[in-house]
Amino acid sequence: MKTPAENGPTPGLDFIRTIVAEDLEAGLHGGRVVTRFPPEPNGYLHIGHATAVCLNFNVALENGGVCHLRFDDTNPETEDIRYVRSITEDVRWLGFDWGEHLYYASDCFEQMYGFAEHLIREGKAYVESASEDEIRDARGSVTEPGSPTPSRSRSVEENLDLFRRMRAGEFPDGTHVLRAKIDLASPNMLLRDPVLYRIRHAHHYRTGDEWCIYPLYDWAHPIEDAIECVTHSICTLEFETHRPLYNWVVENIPVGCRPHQYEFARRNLEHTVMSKRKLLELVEGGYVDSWDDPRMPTVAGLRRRGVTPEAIRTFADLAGVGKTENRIDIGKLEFAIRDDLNQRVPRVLCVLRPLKVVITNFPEGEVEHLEAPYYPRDVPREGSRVVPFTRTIYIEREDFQEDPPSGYHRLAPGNEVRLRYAYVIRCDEVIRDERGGIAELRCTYDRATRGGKTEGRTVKGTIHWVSADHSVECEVRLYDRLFLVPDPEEAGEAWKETLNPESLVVIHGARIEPSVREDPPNTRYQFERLGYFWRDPIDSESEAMVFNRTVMLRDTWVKQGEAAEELPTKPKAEVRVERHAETSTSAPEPERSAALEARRERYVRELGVGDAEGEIITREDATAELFETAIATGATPRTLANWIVHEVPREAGERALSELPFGGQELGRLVVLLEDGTLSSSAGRDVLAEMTTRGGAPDEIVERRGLHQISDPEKLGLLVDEVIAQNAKKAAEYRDGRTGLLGFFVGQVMRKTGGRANPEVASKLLESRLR
RNA sequence: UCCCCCCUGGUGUAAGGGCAACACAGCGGUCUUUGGAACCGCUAAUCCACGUUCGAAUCGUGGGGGGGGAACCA
Repeated sequence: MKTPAENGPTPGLDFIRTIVAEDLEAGLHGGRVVTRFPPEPNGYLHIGHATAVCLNFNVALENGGVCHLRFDDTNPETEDIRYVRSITEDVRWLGFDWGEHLYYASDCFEQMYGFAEHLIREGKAYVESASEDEIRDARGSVTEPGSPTPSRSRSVEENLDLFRRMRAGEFPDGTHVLRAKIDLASPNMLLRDPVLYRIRHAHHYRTGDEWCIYPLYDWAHPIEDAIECVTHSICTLEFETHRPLYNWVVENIPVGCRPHQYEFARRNLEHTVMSKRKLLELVEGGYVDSWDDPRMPTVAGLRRRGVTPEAIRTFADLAGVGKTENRIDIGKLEFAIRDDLNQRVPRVLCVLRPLKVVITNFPEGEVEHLEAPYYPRDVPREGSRVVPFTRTIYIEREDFQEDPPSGYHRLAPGNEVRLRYAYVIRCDEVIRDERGGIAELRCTYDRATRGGKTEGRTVKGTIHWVSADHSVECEVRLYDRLFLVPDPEEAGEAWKETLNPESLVVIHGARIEPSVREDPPNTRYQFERLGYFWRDPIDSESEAMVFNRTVMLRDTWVKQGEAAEELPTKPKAEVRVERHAETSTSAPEPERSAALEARRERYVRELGVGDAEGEIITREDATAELFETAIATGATPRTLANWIVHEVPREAGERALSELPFGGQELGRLVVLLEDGTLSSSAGRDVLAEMTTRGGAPDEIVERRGLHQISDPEKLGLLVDEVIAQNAKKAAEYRDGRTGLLGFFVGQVMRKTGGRANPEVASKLLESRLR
């Protein structure tokens, strides 16, 4: 077991977990963490959903919180009870428990309606009577603001009356909608008076005919979260632009809880598709047999293929969480599956394409019972079964070659090979059929190698086999990746042409050792040298066994062959050569008032402010004012401008300058302290941080926290020696030429002094003493 | 065209001013009654430019590339 130190830095949390940890730290939400998995019951869950399920449940679990399962059933036209059943089953199968927290959006319809009336009374929503097309036209475009429709100016009373009559069913579909009154000129189109309710005289699978108006996602979802007191509402990236609307809703309705939405990039997988539409097309077009076809990336498909929930959860961990578009290597999923199965399933022997072998020196009619362990020595599990050995056996056709390539370890004329758990045999003769094909092999066995023992002799190859008389015929379905290419969507409309014609190869007449007849039907196996398999849960009768291949074994032998055929890959440099050399160096000048332009001129020409900085601080009056007030303190304009542009925004974050609790006076003073050597730039940032959060005068903060810079070479020298002594190994590396470590040492000195050391002096001292 | 988000080895994720890390894949080796597993080693990355800084993958500006957004879908 490695210690964390030997393992290097401990891996950091993903950005979602970081936010949750910070919120907990800050005591938000009363220390509670509540997440939710909110599927719409209009399709089957796939592996992308599965990673989202894992994320939501695990984030809650890791923080002592709970995760709700909530069906987002606000669209009666597409949703169905059978999907809630399959989704429920899938989430449970994945191993997650929502306890009592099973919810339906449709249970909140009454409350949502109430909040809508509240909005109307507040003058924040109105009934729109324009047609769908008219609404769209009036919404404007990305470059032009929208314009109000006549409905927008209706009175509260009229809106209330109309909305109640909408609910009462007085109007046909599409005649009216309820809209939020937000901002028709917003650059975010979603804020241009979004539709909250539409009329649909449709039967809902849960509420029946109780409602004829249904809420839209942007209205329903935040309310559901708020009602359930969800703290962290995790969704996918395409909802990023919805967040301001989400916030608007939770801030404008009278509920006690204030959830926040965070978006992550859905996990995509190589060699498959995930969209509901494409998956449906595969099923309906007969490209696969069903939603639970083992080639489908659906949870049901993976389950039927023999994948374990543990493997899927491991895969989710391996894939991680991020905000980048991604397509995860299918090898990662396969690794997770093998890694799980390797540790837990018994090995058995099965021959896919049998080749008859007669052991000529083994007596006819005799049966030898050999004991074979179920697990290899490196898997800490017990158990064995008996395999019968007879005069006639079958081996894999692939395991014999008349003219083997070099490095081939299996059977060939005159060669020896070990039969797993049995004997070493030698091939003496090849018997042909009429067409010249190989019909049968005549071999002799070495009685002394019983159980496969070969003392004093090396037999490189070991192959699997079954007794001809005792083995059981079975069907084996070899599943492979569904698409030939990693990203089928890249082919556009032709995506189905990239389907892998060999994604399913059915083998009839395979032969498996008899012991499996005694096993429970849901037993998973490794067929030695072939892969992991289990019986198809639907098509497998006890008489006619059907096995699905869950995943192949890693095969470094095949890979060697493939690698040889592989074309040399293009050097990466090629891609990089053609960079846009012609990018203009002068930044385009945004429009600004004549007054601001005059200031920019003066700052840059007369005060020595940098070009870029001068341009930035004259974009807005407030910034220029801050700058002017600050130079009055005697700070050097150039340095001051640098701090305003490069340091202040970092601390300020989302806040505007006017919201900060300090002004030019304080900022100027801070820069003066920096310039006269009182403060190191590192400590200066600390001071600025405090000024930003709490306000206060720089001098006072420096005094109180004792942040005066240490520039005295003697004092620093002592610290430098200490740091070198404490990091002797690194010092040696540095002296060996790893000079990049200088930053590390400076960092150590800075840390030791709480940022008070003069880094320039420290750096010089380090350089000379490390020489 | 306007707004928002993203860009670290082949892939996915860390490091969020101070040692570019982990996993998968790949390559080589040890071991092996599975050409499996395990173990050891190696290869391989911060989109570009300029700036701020003692020090930039990290902060700033600009550019490039990718994704999302104007449903009475979610």
